[in-house]
Amino acid sequence: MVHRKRVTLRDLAEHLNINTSTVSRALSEKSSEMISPDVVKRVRKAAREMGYKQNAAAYALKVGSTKTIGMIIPDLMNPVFPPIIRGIQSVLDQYGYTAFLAYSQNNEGTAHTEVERLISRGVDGIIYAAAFRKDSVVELCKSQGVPLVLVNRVVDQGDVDTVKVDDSLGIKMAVDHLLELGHRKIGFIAGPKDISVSYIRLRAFTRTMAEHDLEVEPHRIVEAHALSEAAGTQAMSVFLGQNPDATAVIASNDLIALGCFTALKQFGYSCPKRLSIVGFNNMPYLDWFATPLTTVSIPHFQMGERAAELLLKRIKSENLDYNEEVLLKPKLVIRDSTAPVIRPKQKSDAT
Amino acid sequence: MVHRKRVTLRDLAEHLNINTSTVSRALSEKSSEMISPDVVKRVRKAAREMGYKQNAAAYALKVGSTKTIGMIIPDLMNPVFPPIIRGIQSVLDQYGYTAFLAYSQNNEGTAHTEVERLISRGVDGIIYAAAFRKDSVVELCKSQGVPLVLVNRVVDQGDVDTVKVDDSLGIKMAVDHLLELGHRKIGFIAGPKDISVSYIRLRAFTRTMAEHDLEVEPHRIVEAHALSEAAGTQAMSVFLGQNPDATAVIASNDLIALGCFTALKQFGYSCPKRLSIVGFNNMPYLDWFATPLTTVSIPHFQMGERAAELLLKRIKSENLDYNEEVLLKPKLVIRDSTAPVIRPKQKSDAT
DNA sequence: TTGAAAGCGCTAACAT
DNA sequence: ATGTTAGCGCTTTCAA
Repeated sequence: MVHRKRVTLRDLAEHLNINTSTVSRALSEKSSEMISPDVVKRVRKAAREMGYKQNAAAYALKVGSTKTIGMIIPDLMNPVFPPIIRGIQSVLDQYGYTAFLAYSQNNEGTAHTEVERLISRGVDGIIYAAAFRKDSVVELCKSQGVPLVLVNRVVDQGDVDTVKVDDSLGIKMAVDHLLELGHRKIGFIAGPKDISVSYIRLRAFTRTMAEHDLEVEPHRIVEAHALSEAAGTQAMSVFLGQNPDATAVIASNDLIALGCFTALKQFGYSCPKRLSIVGFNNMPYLDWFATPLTTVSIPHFQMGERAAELLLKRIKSENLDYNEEVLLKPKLVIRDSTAPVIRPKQKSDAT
Repeated sequence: MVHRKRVTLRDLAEHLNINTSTVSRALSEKSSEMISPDVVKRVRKAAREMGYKQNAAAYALKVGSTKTIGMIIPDLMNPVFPPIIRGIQSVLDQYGYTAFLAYSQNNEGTAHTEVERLISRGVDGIIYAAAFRKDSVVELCKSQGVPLVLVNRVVDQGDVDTVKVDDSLGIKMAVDHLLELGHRKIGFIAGPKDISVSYIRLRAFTRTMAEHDLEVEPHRIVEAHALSEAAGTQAMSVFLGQNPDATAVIASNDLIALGCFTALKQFGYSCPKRLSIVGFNNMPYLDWFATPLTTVSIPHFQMGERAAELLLKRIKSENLDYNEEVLLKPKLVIRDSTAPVIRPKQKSDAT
């Protein structure tokens, strides 16, 4: 009993001996009011029985809205993104919207291509979580008149809606925590500085240190070539080579922090005994780790929700003059990868 | 410079003083052959310059194919699914297909609703990873003539394309491993038995044990109410209460295995000293855990790839008579949660 | 090689 | 309250 053909409005209309427009109106929540209750009932019954499903393509072509949005993230494998996606979808669902998922692979060109595909698909808007500090996607969306919301990462230009976490505050919390534990020789394993979060976090690090009259010498900072575990290992090896005296490092994100552990092990050092490590993001399952990572927790799910809300708002009324920036607060989660500094016995402070 | 209106074929046609059909043909890879090279070049140039993007809705309405498929998984937060999704998308991308992502929440009703939404969206096919042993989604797709491929989980009916891992073999590997380590009093923390994988894995357990002339008494098996950490903890507590003598358990998946650890800790027992634990799935980051979990590894990414290939094949030629079942091989990954059984000193074997 | 025209399924003026 | 009709943007048959 395989229907090869989908049931259309006309099928229903012919079946009921009424006009397609009547059927259309009877089925629509809004305009069913202008149809006699009896007809509405009969139409809906027939629709159910015959298995009618609205043809989204026809609707989109007619009305101009696909009730569809696009999400672009760097990589699904990064555990940060699943909860963000869920957050987005949880509000989308409430409004009958559906989302396409695309990946930038942390590559601006790829992102650009994906946006073009999404636009061709007719998405009503785009949520983008992969902006470089300068990013052509913003231009593209603007020129095509497609509403855009940035989530988690931002661009240098100011005129775009954004939902992000207060990275600077997060880093400040991490630094303060380490300082309280007595650390002074603190390093920073940064992410690529063309990625906005990397840049912001690094700047927050030096600034916070400066506020405590602690100057950060250049060799205390090493830049990983990606926000990944492997890149973290590599960068941390370099760091340890040039910082035998460091007692703590802050990593630009958890994945890099994991890489730091690996490098530490290769050097035969232990954490937190020899060196404390702080991450960023609070990825899932950290509590289970051999050395549970102290990290800055950010409200992923909520970020997704807010981004979706913002986008939907923008889609409804596109001629809002001002852009919004939603700033969410991070939290420090203290686990076992940070400990009080162990001072070498009675070593003079003055060199 | 905000275009509120998208550039259409007609815009191009008018701009170039030719017919829309010529433009359409010039733009299409297939039919551009019948157009003079010169015109093709001019059309494509204009398209690029004016920012023309095909209207997917119009195309879909005309041609009947949206070049779109739907994926339905239980939950994005379960770390098993991201790699499967990536696998699917990696082959979809090559054929210009895009995927919608929907969730069943392990609830058949939800899955059913989502499938209806996807069908309304006009998807050319569906990949479904959430089948209960009996599942109305299969019927629904069949009745609507929508190609369907099941991934990872299966239904009792046989007439549907499926990509799955050889769960029975995986469990057999786990059992054999424990037997080699000297374990005999082995328990099984099953998942809900209306979920296909749970059922299959449990059956494989008792069968493998039987092959070794080991009878599994009923109290050795406890069923968790979900394939989740919390459910695992609960089930394992029950198990430990009624099996003080057990030396090993196999969990229906890794999440349940994690729950087992928690329960074990609550009882003041240690793993693997007092009790060995084996999981299933090899979720990410297990190597980092305090007690790295021995588990059955399955090729998630590859499963996704194969599922997508199968679906695309089915979409191309829907009247294939026979269904395919792709069976992938699992691998046992031995880590630290399993160890040789410690026999109580010189206790007589005979009771 | 190109043009003309129909029509995919739907909604929304505009009639009645 | 319901019917008529046009048209969204595209592909494709048929004609030239």
